[in-house]
Amino acid sequence: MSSPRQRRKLRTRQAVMDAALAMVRENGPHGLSLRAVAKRVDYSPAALYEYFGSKDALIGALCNEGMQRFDAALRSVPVDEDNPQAYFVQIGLQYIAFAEANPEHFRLMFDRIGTNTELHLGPPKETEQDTFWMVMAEAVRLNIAAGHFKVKQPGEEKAITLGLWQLVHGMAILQITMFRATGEKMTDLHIYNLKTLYDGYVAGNHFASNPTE
Amino acid sequence: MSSPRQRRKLRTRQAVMDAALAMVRENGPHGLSLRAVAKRVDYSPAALYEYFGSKDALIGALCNEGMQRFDAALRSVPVDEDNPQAYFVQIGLQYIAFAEANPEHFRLMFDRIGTNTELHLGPPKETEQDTFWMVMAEAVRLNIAAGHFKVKQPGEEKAITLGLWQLVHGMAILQITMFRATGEKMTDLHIYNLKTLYDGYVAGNHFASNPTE
DNA sequence: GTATATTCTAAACACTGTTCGGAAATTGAT
DNA sequence: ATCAATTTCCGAACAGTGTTTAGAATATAC
Repeated sequence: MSSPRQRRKLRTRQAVMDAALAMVRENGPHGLSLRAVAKRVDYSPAALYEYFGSKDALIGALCNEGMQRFDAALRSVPVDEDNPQAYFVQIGLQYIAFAEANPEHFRLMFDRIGTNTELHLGPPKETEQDTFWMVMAEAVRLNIAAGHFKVKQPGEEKAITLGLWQLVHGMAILQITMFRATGEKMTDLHIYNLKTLYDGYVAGNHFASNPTE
Repeated sequence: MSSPRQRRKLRTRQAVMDAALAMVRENGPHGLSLRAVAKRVDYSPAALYEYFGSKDALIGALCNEGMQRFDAALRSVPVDEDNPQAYFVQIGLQYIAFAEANPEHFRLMFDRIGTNTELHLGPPKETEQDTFWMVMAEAVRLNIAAGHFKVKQPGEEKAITLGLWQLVHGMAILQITMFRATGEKMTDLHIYNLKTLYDGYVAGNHFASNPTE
């Protein structure tokens, strides 16, 4: 199996996805029209249904594509076992950089507009390797192993990873939705707040302490 | 001016907005149909154009409504000048609580799907009082005044406020998009990470320092 | 009571995603 | 090379969308 026919199918399938993504980039997620995509790749609207069962399925495919590239982007930053603090920061910066470089993919992935397809992303699936979550968890684990983070309870490692995720995700989203027009250089600020959160983990108070003090 | 006619107009206008919001809550942002909204309030589709210039304008009105309630929600937490740390955390929790309680409003406000109307939100407008940003800035300022945060450079106050915003926004968004199904209690984790970031600011290194160390 | 401004409707227009019947085109086997 | 079977594609149609327009109904003001 897997020959001339299937290769052509896979290629035009990719062409459809590329056209769709370009259309999202130009006209926003709202302006993604199957008919326009069809015209772009010289097909009849009905022909697309040979490659994607529905518009939502097409969007879902774009989400998965974005997710793969996202995971790869995070995996691409070299693990620096000798400097876990720098690795911690670099992972965060890479998260934000991907969002800035691929805002359409990023928003489709996390917004889930119109897609009811069961996206399997997020932290729960700890069995899956090489996901962006595992990369962040590794960054945390390195700092624990190096003695920089002193965890006292079993759940704390996951809590720290979650905190890192929440901060960089907020940075990424605000970056592409609010600060895109303003050409301000935000990287220094991101580094500042990433390091600050890092220092908080180094201090290491507060886990499972009483709320108001 | 401002009497029987205008009051009726304002009231049905609100009815339209309520119906629209309910429809977003039930069918998602994608499932907001003007015709369905019209049917819901016993009007013809064309009649809605007497109250909103377009669908985007209706969504924009919902955004503004959400923004007002959001600002009010943050302003409603009593400022605790004697315990700026608790205030810092409470503001963050309130931010998340609003997002969880009003996910439709929250997502419309920050997602901007389909709305090209110039939403005036975000931090830049520091002239405007009583916005959610000013509330967060006040929480930071109190900690500076109390001597908990030791700022060394003028821009640092804004950087801290931004960091708080990024963290709680990430928490809020991930909460309503990822952890809604899972009925896990996340509040303790939110408190933990908020306090951790807080400690980082107390430590107060890193501002305008060289990136990798 | 009549003129005026406001509010509402029905009908139409140009779109959208999707389905269906059938026509091309490609494949595999004789 | 011929023929049957599968895969691929298209035109047409259906139900739905936001929006516009002409005109009817209604409420206001004099």
